Amino acid sequence: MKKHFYVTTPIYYVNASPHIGHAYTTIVADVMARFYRMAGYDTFFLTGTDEHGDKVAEAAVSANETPKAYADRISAQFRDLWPKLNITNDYFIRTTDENHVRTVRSILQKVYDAGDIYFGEYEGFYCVGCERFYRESELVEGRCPDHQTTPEHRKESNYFFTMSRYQDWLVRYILDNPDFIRPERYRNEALAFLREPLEDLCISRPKTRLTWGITLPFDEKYVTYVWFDALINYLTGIGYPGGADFGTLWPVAEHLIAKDILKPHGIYWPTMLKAAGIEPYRHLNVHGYWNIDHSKMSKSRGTVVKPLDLKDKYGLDAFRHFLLREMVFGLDSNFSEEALVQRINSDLANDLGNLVSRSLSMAVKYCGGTVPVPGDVTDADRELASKGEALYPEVEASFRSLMFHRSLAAVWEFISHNNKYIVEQEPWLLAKDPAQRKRLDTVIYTILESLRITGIILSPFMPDFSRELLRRLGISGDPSFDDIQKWGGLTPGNHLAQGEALFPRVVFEKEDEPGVRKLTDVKQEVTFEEFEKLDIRVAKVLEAEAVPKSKKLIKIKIDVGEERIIVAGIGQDYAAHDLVGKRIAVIVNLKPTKIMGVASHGMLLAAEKEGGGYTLISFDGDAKVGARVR
RNA sequence: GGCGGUGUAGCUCAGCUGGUUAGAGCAUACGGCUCAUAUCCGUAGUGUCCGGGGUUCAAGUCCCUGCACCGCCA
Repeated sequence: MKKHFYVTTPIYYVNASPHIGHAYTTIVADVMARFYRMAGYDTFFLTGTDEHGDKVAEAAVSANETPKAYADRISAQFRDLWPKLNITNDYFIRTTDENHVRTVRSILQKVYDAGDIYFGEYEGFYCVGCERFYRESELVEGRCPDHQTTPEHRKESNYFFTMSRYQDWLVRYILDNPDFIRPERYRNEALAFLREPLEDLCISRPKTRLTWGITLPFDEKYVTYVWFDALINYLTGIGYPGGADFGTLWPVAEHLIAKDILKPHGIYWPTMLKAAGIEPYRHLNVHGYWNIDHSKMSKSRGTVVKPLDLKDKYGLDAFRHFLLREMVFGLDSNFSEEALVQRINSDLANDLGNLVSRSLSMAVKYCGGTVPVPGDVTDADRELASKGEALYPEVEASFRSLMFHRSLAAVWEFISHNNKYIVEQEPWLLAKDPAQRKRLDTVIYTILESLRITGIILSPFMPDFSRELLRRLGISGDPSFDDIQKWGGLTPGNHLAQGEALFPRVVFEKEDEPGVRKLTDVKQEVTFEEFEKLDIRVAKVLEAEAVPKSKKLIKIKIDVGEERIIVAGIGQDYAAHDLVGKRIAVIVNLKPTKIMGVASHGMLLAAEKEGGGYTLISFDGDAKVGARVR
C-alpha cells in the first residue's frame, strides 16, 4: 500500500513582505516534504497567501491600488521567493483563487444548512477610526486607545458559528489523541484555553464595512471574515471535496504553524471541520519564534532579518542548516549573524566540508580518482559501517517527532566518526607502503561510502550540497533512503571529482551598519527598577542668586510641590535673575550635600551645549509643578 | 488582573515518565597528526541545575512559595 504525506504551511497574509519567520516555517515544511518523498511517500506540500480582509483593503488604498492588484503584487513576492530557497511546494494557493472561493462558499452553505451558523446581534463600542469594535475593558478611560476618541455604541448584526457546541467533543478528541497538537506544551495550552467556555465565533462582516472578502452564499449583504476563508485553504489545496487525492491526503494532513496562530488552528479549525462533517487533520505542529539578537523581531527597530539577505551572503544550504540545527522545534531560538557564522565554520567548514575535501583528495591521490574495490574488512571498518547503517533509522526517529536538531546532531556524530576513522587508519601512511595497497583501498572505500550515506541523508536539509557531493562521488539521479539501508552502495570504479571547497570558512566582522553611528561610552546597563529609584520632578524656579565668592554656583529656590533650596553650577551660562519663573527638571531624592557652605536639596538636570557650557533641561508647554519626569 | 512558559558549565542549549560521580556543541588550555578549508584526533576541566520550603530511601526532574524574564488573553 502506498504511503501518503501532506504538509502545509500557513497561508501568509499579504499585508507585509516575507521575513525569517515565514522562511523558517516554509523551509521546515520543505525539509519534511523532501524527507518523506525520499522515504517513498506520495507527498503533497501546500503553501500560499491569505488575501482578504481589512488590512489588505487598507494597504491597497494607501498604495493607491485595487485590493486585487495589491494582493497580486505581494502574493508574487512570496511565490517568487520560495524557489530561491529551494522550496518544493506542489501547489501555491491564493484565497482569491476562484476554486477557493467556491470551496469556501460550499462549506459555509453546508454548515449553514446543518444549523451551525446563525444570525445574531453584536453590540459594543465601535471606533470609526479603527473600523472595529472594542470591548469595554480595552478602552482607556472610555476612549479608543489608538485615536483617543470616544467610540460610538453600536449594534451590528452578523453571522456566528456555533463553536461552543463542539467544545466537549474537541476536548475529548485532544485527550484521546495525545499528539494531535504537538509538541506537548501547545497541546496543554490548547487544553488550558478549553477549560473556559468557548464563545461562538463571529464569521462575517457587513459589506457596508468590508467588501474585500468572499460573499456569504446565504446572504449577499455580508462577506465571510477570516476563519471560514483562510483555514479552508488546506482543503481547497488538495481538491476538496471531489479531488482524486483528497481522500488519501486529508487523513495524513500535517499543519505547520508558529505559536501565534495556535488558537485558530487548534481550536477553531477542528470545530469547523467537525461542523462541516470532515474528519480532523492528523497533526498540528507548532513551532516557536526566532528572536533576533535576543530581542523580539521588530520592524521599527529594523531587526527583521530578511532571509534572502543571508542566503545571498552565506549560501542557502548554510542558512537552511542553521535554521533546522539551531532551533529546537517548538521552542523559541535566537538568531544572530554571529551564531550563523559559528555554525558555518564549525559544522559545515571544519567538520563536513573539510571531511569531503580530505577524503576526495586522498582518493584522487592514492586511488587514481576512482572508487577503489574494497578488500577484507577489519573491526574498525565494520564499526563505521554499522554506524552508517544505523544512521537512517536514528535520523528518521528524531525526524518523526519533529526533533530536527537531533536528526542533524546524529548526522554530525557520524561525520565525526568518519573523521576519527581517518585519523586512526592513517591512509597517508598506508600509501607509503606498497604492501598495504589493498588495505588502503578498503580504507578509502569505507571513507567514501560513509560520505555517500552522509550526502543522501542530508539531501532534504541541504539539497544543493548533497547533489554536488553525490556528483563528486560519481552518483547521479534522485537519491532515496532505500539506498542507505545497507552498507556498500557505492559502486567501485565510479569516477570521482574534486572541486572547490563546498563550505569555505567565513570571517565574521561585527560590522556597524553603514551610516549608523553608535555610542561608545554607554554606562553600565540598569534595569527599569533601578531607573525608577531616581525621583525626577518638574520644578519652578522661585528665586535665584549667585553664591558669594563662587564662580559659577547659583543658589536656587524652587517649587517642586514643596519649596526647596538647590545649588547648581550654571552661573557661567545663566544669569540668576533670568532663571526665575523657568520650569526645570530636578532630582529630588539625591542625598543632600553642602556646596560652598550652602545645603543643596536636589540637583537640576542640564546638558552640555555645542561649543561648551550648559543648557537647562526644560519643558514644552506648562509642565505641572511637582510632576514626575520619566 | 487571568492563563501559560522560561530560569542548568564562559556562550547557545539538551536532559522523556524522579534513580549510578548532571550532559552536548561552541569557546578556552595542553598534547598528537599532516590527507585536508590553519582543518582533524585526543586530553582537561569548571556548574549553590534562579532563591526558600516540602514529599521521597532518592529531585535539575514532583508539590508549595518567592524572584526575574518572556508570551497569550482580558
